[in-house]
Amino acid sequence: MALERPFTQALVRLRDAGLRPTRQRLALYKLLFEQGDRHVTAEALQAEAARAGIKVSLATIYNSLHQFTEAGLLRQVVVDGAKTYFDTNTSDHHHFYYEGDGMLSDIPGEGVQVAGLPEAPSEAEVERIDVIVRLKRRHRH
Amino acid sequence: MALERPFTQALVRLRDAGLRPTRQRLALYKLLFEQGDRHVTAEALQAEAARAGIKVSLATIYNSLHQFTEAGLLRQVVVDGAKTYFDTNTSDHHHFYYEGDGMLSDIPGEGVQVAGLPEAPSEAEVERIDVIVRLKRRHRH
DNA sequence: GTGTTTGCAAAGTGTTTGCAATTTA
DNA sequence: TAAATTGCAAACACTTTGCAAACAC
Repeated sequence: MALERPFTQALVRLRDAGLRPTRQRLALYKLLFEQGDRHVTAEALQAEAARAGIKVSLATIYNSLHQFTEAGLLRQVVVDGAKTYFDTNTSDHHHFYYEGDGMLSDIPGEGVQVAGLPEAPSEAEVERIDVIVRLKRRHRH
Repeated sequence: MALERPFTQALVRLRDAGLRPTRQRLALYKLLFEQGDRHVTAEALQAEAARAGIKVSLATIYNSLHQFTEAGLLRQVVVDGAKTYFDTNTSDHHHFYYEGDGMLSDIPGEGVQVAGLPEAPSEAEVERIDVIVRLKRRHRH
C-alpha cells in the first residue's frame, strides 16, 4: 500500500518557491490549494485557519499571501477599494463580482474575447486585461 | 452683447442635484467639469483646488465627491486597492490604467465588445462590465 | 432664524513595518 | 549556530464620522 505522505505536495511547492516550509506556510498552503479555485482576503483566510485550529498572525498571513503571489502561486484581484482579494487561479481569466456580498467567482479566460480596444500607447505595453462583471442579486418577489 | 453669467452652469447643475451651491461645491464642480473628462482622487482634487487658491477640507472633498456620485455626475473607478478614483465621464466606457504612475485614461465604450461571457447566474443581474487594460511603461532603450 | 454644510480632529479600516523572540536547517 | 520567520504592537494611508462653528436661503 502507498505510504501516506502528508505535506509532501505543499512542502515541495514551498521549497520550489524558495520558501521555508514553516508550520504556518504549510497550513496556509493547504488551506489555499487543496480545494480547487479560491478567492480569499487576508482576514477570511485567518478566520479559516483559526477554524481549522491553526493560529497565524495577520502579519504572517499578509507576508505569506504576498510571498505566494511573488512566487506565482496566487494573483491579486482588484474589485473593491476596501480589501485585497487573492486568487488561487493564476491562469488568464476574468471575474464575476457580487457587489452586495463581496463574493468573487471565476470566468474562464478561454471563451472570452475583448474586441475593439484601441491600440495601447506605443510607450506602454499591456500587462493584462481584466474583465469584471459586476452583479447585483435580484430582489426576491 | 451676452451678459456674463459666471457660475450659471455649475449653479444649475448643483441645484438640479438637490445640492446647495456652496462656495466649495461650486469650486469643485468647476474644477471637475469645466475641462473635459477627468479622473481624480480626493487628495489630487484637494491639491488642485489649493493651487487654484481654494481651500477645501478633505472631509468636504470626500463629501462632495460622494454627493456628485450619487447625483450621477461622477462615477467611481476601482483599479487600485489603495485609493478611490472618480471619473467625470459617466457614460459606458472602459479604462487604460498605468500601473506605475496610477494614471487612468478612458476607452470609449462604443467600440468595445466583450464576447463569450457565460450567462450571469439567474438570481443575479449584471450591473456593469468593467474592462481594465493594465499598462506598464516600456523601458527606455 | 432654521436647516444645511463645513472643517477640524478623532476614529476607523485594511495593510505594512520594526524588532525581539522563536523556529528552521 | 546562523539565517529566516513569526507575532506583536506601533505606524501607515486612505476614508469616514461627530460635532461645533459658519453659511445659505
